[in-house]
Formats: sequence, C-alpha cells, structure tokens
Amino acid sequence: MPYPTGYRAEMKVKIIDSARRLFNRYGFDNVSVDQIMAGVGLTHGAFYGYFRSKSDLYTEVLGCFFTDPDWKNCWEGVEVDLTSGDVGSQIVRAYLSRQHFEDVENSCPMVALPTDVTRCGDGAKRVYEAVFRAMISVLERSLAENVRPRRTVARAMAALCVGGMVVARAMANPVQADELRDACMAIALDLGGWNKESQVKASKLSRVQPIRSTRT
Amino acid sequence: MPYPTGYRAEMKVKIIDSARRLFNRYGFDNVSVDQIMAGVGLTHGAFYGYFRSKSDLYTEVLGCFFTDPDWKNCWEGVEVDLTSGDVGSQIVRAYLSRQHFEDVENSCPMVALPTDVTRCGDGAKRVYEAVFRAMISVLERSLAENVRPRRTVARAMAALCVGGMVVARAMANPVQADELRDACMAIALDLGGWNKESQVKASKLSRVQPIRSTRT
DNA sequence: TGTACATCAGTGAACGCGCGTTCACTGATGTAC
DNA sequence: TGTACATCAGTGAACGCGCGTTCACTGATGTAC
Repeated sequence: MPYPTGYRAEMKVKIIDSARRLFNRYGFDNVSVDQIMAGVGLTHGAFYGYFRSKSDLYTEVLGCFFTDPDWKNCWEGVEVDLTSGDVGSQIVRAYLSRQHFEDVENSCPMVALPTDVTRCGDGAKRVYEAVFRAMISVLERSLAENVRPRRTVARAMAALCVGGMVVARAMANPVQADELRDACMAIALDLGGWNKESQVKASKLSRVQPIRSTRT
Repeated sequence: MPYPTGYRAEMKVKIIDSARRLFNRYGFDNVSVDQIMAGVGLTHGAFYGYFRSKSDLYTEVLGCFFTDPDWKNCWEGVEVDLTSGDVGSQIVRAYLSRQHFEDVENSCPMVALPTDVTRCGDGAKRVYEAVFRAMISVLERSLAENVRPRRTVARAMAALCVGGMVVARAMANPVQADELRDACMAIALDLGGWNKESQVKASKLSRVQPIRSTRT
C-alpha cells in the first residue's frame, strides 16, 4: 500500500471541512470545486476520487456539522447531554452570541445556509430538519417545570435562535444586529423560564461568554 | 415618439416583477438574465436597455417589495397604517400563514433571500435592514399596553415571523413545518398580548385567513 | 394621401469567462524476487 | 542489496456548457413635407 492506512479517510474529512467553511461564507453556488480542493492543498481533479459530484458533498457537509465530535461542544452541543440541567440556557446564549455572529466560517449551517437548503432537493432538507428537531428536543427537555406548552415554547425558542441570527447577519448596521440578537436572547431566556431577574433586561446579555471549546 | 408614453416605465416594472418571482424561487445566482426577460416576453439583449447590470436589478427588487403599492396589502402592509389597532396581530397571522408559506413566488424577500443578502454588498443589506426595522416599528406600536420592554418584544416577534418562516421552508416534512409555524404564531401572539385565550393554544391557528388582496 | 426619414425598443450572434466533470498520464511508494 | 513491477493519489489539459455583457443590426412606429 503506497499510502498510510487511514490517509484517504483523513483527507476526506479535510475536504469536507474546507467545503463547510467556504459554503458558510459564500453559499453553495458561489464556491467552486477548485476552491474547495485548494483549501486542502490539492487540485480540482482529485475531488472526484472522494465524491461522486459536488451535490453529493453538500449533503455530507450539512450532516457532518453535528455528527463530527469536534463540533459538538462548539455552539450548541445539541447531541451532547451536558450534565448540567442548564443546557437550554447555555444553548441560547451560545447560539445568539457575538462569537457565533462573527465567526461566519465556523457558523452553524442552519444559520448560514437555510435558503440554499430550501432550493435544494429533499436530501438536504431532511438533514436540516433532523438537526433542527434535535435542537428543539434538547431545549424542550431543559425548560423550567412551570413552562406550559413545552413543545410549542421549545419550537419558538429554536426559531428565535436560528431566525434571529439569520436576520442579524443580513443587516447592514452592526449595532442594529446586536440589538436584535440581544432581544431574541432575552425573550428566549424568558420563555424558557431561565431569567433570574423578574423582568426582561436586554443589556449586554450577548457578551456573556458561551460554552466554547478551544479550536484551531 | 415611436412608443406610447410610459411604455418603458411600465416595462421596467414588469421586469422587476419577473425578477422578484424568479429570485424568490431560485435565488439570485440561479436565475439568468435570459430567464428574467423571458418572463416578460423579451430576449436577454433588451435587459441592458433597462438596467446597468444584473446586480443593479437586485437592489431594486429588494426595495420595491414594500414600496410597490400593489404589495402593501398582501402580507404585512408594513407601511400601511391600517385603521384598526389590530395591525400587529394581523401581521403575525398573515406572515406566518400557510398562504405565505406556500406562495414562494410572491413571498416576502426577507424570508426568501436573507442569506443571499448576507453574501451581498452593503447596498442590499441596507435595504433589508430598512424593511425589517419598518416591520419592528409597526409591531411595536400595535403591542398591548401592559407589554413591558416594548422594543425588545417587537424585535423578537419580527425575528419569530421571519425566522420561523425561513426555517419552516427548509424542512422536508410539511407537517413539521406547519407545527413550527403554528408554534411561532402562538408565541408571537402571546408576546404581543393578543391571545384572547388565557393559555397558548397552537391548534390550527395557521389556517386563519389573513388580510390578502385579490391578485392576478 | 403619399413618400422619405428619424427614432428607438428589441434582436440575436458573438465575446470571454469560469464552472463541473472526465481521463490519460505522472510519480512516489511498497512489494516481489 | 538491487531491480522490475503493481498500486493508486494526485495532476492538468481538455470537454461542453451556460452565463453576463456587448453591439451592429432590424423593423415597427410617428413625423415632416
């Protein structure tokens, strides 16, 4: 065997990672196979040794975000059952944080690519839905006990996280974007029954440090 | 003058309308100048008699959605001061309605194109922000009196409307999408103090007929 | 009424470009003998 | 130790294609006389 064992698998992961960063930044249609491969130091021809087509790669990128263990602890850790009963609150704070807002490359694809997925086939949509439902479930389980229509509240909270960030990113004025994130965070925390203070206070909440693993 | 007065202006409106429908459905990058012009029965060459470039058209499409009088009464009527004090409730119901969900072509561009705008220049973002802030303002003015941090609540409600719809459209299962819209609508109405019933009931709310003008 | 002309919206061939994909080939490596 | 060979990841030229944009031309219309 001319190449070390696991070489190809390792290379494939690198390609998916390069693609994820580029897709997050420029969208599916504005990234070429050549750019993706240049991201791992190869040329376009090598791509087809790893994937059947560019579309095939797309679904893998969407899915890998939450299955890749390196990612689990970055923003929401949807599939990680963090021991604390505070997961929901942590997810909301992390998801709507300034770090997530600014780090477009390492963004959650649910924020960076929703309309791209809408225009795609059912495959990508199924992956998107699965990820979003996972987020809802984690939030629901973490709600305070007195919160009433649990599933409904959890759904709205997830929409507030993803949707608030999507809209914030489409704004021209960063201050306006900050205020929107703050508002969404405050209301989401309130809905979950996680607001220590009696009344909603939307001040500087977004600067709270979220659970964030160190990452190269 | 070989052509009737106002011919060109009328034609330009038709082109923008054709572009809006196509952009909403396929996104900015997946629509060709030829397709846009075919939508008004012309060929691609004629396009450059109306616009300097394809990018120029994009900003006009985003802006026209809420300035075009024919549109004002369709989904949210953001700039129309409907006489009733019930505007906010009506906007939420209309925005998260099944009709809006299904009518992708005549969708609000804030729902259909947020990530496209994110990847665009500041021009498009400024337009997007202006439209979104207009929506926030109308919602804020329409809130019940006892609702507390008014601007914050209005912001979250707007994010719930736009974001909920964006995510719903990215889902594979229509039932899941319906449930998400219902949840967002129920919570948004609750936040605004517009829920007649004491407790949130998310049943079939989305089937309420929204304010919708007859349209060809 | 009729003819020649000016206007200008729209046509369609042509351009340069970048893309996704294919494929014959290269060249570095480990193996067989 | 040395030579010939098999393997296979990666290369890069080539393909067909569709796009945005340009531009010389067409042809229908109103106007001048």
